Amino acid sequence: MSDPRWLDDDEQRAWRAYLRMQSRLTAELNRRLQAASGLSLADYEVLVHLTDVPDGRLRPYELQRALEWEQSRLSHHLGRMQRRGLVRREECGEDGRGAYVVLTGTGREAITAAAPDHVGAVRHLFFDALGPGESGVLEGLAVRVLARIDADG
Amino acid sequence: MSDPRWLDDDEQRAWRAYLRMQSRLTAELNRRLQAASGLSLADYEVLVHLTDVPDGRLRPYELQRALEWEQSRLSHHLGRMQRRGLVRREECGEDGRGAYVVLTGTGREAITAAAPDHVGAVRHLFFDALGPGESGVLEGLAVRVLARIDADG
DNA sequence: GCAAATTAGATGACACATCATTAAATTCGG
DNA sequence: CCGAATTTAATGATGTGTCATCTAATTTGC
Repeated sequence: MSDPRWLDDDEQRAWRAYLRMQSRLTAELNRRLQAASGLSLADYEVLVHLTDVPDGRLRPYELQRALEWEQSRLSHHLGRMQRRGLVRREECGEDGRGAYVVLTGTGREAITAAAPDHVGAVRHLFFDALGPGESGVLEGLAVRVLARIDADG
Repeated sequence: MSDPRWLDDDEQRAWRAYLRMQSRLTAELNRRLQAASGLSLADYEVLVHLTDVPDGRLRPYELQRALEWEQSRLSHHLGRMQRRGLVRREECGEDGRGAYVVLTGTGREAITAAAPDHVGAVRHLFFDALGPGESGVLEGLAVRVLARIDADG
């Protein structure tokens, strides 16, 4: 029998299809968001987390945990978003090392304007393609894969 | 009733889980591949397509269509891979504008050495987490999403 | 209370992706 | 044929992600 390490034809096709979907869907969502609002998907995720919280104010390390980003990626990205006026940095009284990232009015307007179309695109391109119960299957699958990565990585 | 443009709780959870799985799985596979072989996922995909073809020789535009990459991304990436000795460029007799990308011995050795572990990781982290029939569901889902992007983008 | 370890965050260098532009060869319409 | 449109490919500028490193403040152990 064949080496169990390799993928059979069904798995091969599923994996290829998944990879193609992933890259094309991400690219398409990013393209639309960018065109409609000038925000990237990365900007969007940062802004979502800031709007989820009272005062739109978070410590960078909290944002980092929430986003599961590299610390340095976040730091660079916040710098760029700050230059564009989407967020602002403030000193942190309680912890002299630390800082706060604060949503600006511009940032809040940008995400507020961008969100409906973006969510609409997610629905239109993704969820409208799913059959009944498939979103549950997908979630379960994702959760189990994440558990394996955590257990094993 | 609620605005059909927004996602309900199940969809919200599924989408978040999918995004997390996607980024973590890609990062983990890339990390392992890089550590084991010095290849990135991008290198790997290029090399896979070159090994799939007799002589390991393709026109850049063929590679581009197969990978669904931006033309300029491919061109830059091939330049870097060439500097590392994984591929080499040759002139194209039939078409004076064109070129060939050719797999080098080094490139073939690199992908040959890398493939078993990489496929093993895909199996271990991803397919081993799937229940029976789920790979079929996933493929169908991906194909339908791709169709929507094509129809609509 | 102080030295060592840890934590928060920024930064510079470098790999990578995208956009706009360019150049050259080929194809197409008349 | 011959000029216009298209195709193939490379390139430079710029935005983004990662790695290694650095600073400064806080916490921990004694």
